[in-house]
Amino acid sequence: MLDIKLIRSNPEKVKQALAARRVQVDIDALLVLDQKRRDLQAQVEELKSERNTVSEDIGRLKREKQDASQMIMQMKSVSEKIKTMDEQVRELELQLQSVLLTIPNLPNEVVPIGNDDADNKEVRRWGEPTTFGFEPKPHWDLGETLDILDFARGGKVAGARFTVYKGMGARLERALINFMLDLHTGEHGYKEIFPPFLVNAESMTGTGQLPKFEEDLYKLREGNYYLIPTAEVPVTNLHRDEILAKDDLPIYYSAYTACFRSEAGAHGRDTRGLIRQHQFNKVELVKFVEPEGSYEELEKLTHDAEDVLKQLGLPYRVITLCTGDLGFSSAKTYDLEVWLPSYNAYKEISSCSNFEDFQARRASIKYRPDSKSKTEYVHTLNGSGVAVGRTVAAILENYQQEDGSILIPEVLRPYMGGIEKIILNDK
RNA sequence: GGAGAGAUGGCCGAGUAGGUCGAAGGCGCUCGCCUGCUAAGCGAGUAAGCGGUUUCAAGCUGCUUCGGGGGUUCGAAUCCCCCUCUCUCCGCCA
Repeated sequence: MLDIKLIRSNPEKVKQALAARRVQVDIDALLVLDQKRRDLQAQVEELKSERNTVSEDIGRLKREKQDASQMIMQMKSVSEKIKTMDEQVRELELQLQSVLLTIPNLPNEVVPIGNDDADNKEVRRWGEPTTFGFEPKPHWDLGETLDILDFARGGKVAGARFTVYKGMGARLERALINFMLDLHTGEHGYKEIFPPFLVNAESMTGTGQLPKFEEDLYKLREGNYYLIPTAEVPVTNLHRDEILAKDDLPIYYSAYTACFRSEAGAHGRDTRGLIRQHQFNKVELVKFVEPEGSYEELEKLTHDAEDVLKQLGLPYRVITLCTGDLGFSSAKTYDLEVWLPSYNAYKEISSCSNFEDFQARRASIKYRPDSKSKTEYVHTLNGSGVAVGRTVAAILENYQQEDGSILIPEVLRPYMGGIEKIILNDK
């Protein structure tokens, strides 16, 4: 959420930043609403002030056994007036709030201006696209041939965009989760979190999924619960409505969760294989930091995610998203894209963002910079560290051998019972 | 699912025959004093949100907030209703 005070004091800057994002927001109408609300609030508060002082007088008179009926009569009508005005103020506040909640974050000024993903800028590459001395196969073929991925039965048991992992396929998925968590907790300083996979509407609002993107979410019929689309939601909301101690910062969390996405609007895209599923696994990185260092923290977080791909020996590149491609809550985002031979292209496998105080303001996550000063919003960041299903796809495709077997990256072998490759008939 | 108890400031914890309670006391924290240093001791300060004033901040000031929502009342932490969560006991269950 944007600070209404910022919009008030600097409307032109806000308009420009939102225009760079290619979104339409009627800032002037918002300001009119804000002015109305403040005027009315000032009026009610004056009446309330009067009521407070007179009520005190009434109390005093009563204690002195004097007559106060005159004053009581008078205050009765004042109270009625207050009641109706309070309702009007609340109505205006709700209107204001509902608009504010649908305005995206302002891009940081370093973010390249652009319309869509074609305008994203490559930052760096690591490794070279894998070359083969034979015709490489896509992971969906490899997975089926090796009998480690079963798309047909995923479709039968659940539906389109669900996959069953079997044998060493299931083992590989589990190995990756453990490898990633061990790396982030053991070497990068994150604390492991295992959160609920279902959250309430307040949490979804706190990180920005609601109210605007409800159609992307699965909602349960009972009990106001949503399936999480990413661990970002439960983990960031861990500290919703809290004032953190300065000494607690920075906080680094890493969490494995399943993620659930309706993929509304993605019909026909990435229909084959593991790339776009309704349910997938992800290890997420979440940070709560002081505002001053948050962009350094974004660099570090991105490198922590990159480290996963480096250790797995998967070629990738880092791009910075342009203003038009930026996610709703983000001020700046790096995407990590892994080389996928079947796409003959780099494909997103991680997204690392600095939300600055956008989520913190929505979720009310604060800290006290020093013991004497007022509370301030923290900055929140997160990134995939990394998407597990897409990593499986990348390993299958980049590590495939001519005989159809899959070489296992060395760092993963301890997690795979010591085996070096996945071959057919593995149990 | 049934029965009962509870939810107060950064933390702990008083406060319910409605008024002087934004709230005793303690811990923690900050500043000062004391001290060779540390500890102890002494004194003072220390909630948040939204407005107004102010170039900004500080300061001053108004309003709101004692789990959330609604009601009664001139006036509610205190009374009434609904909801959520936590704890205890019973039942069921991975």
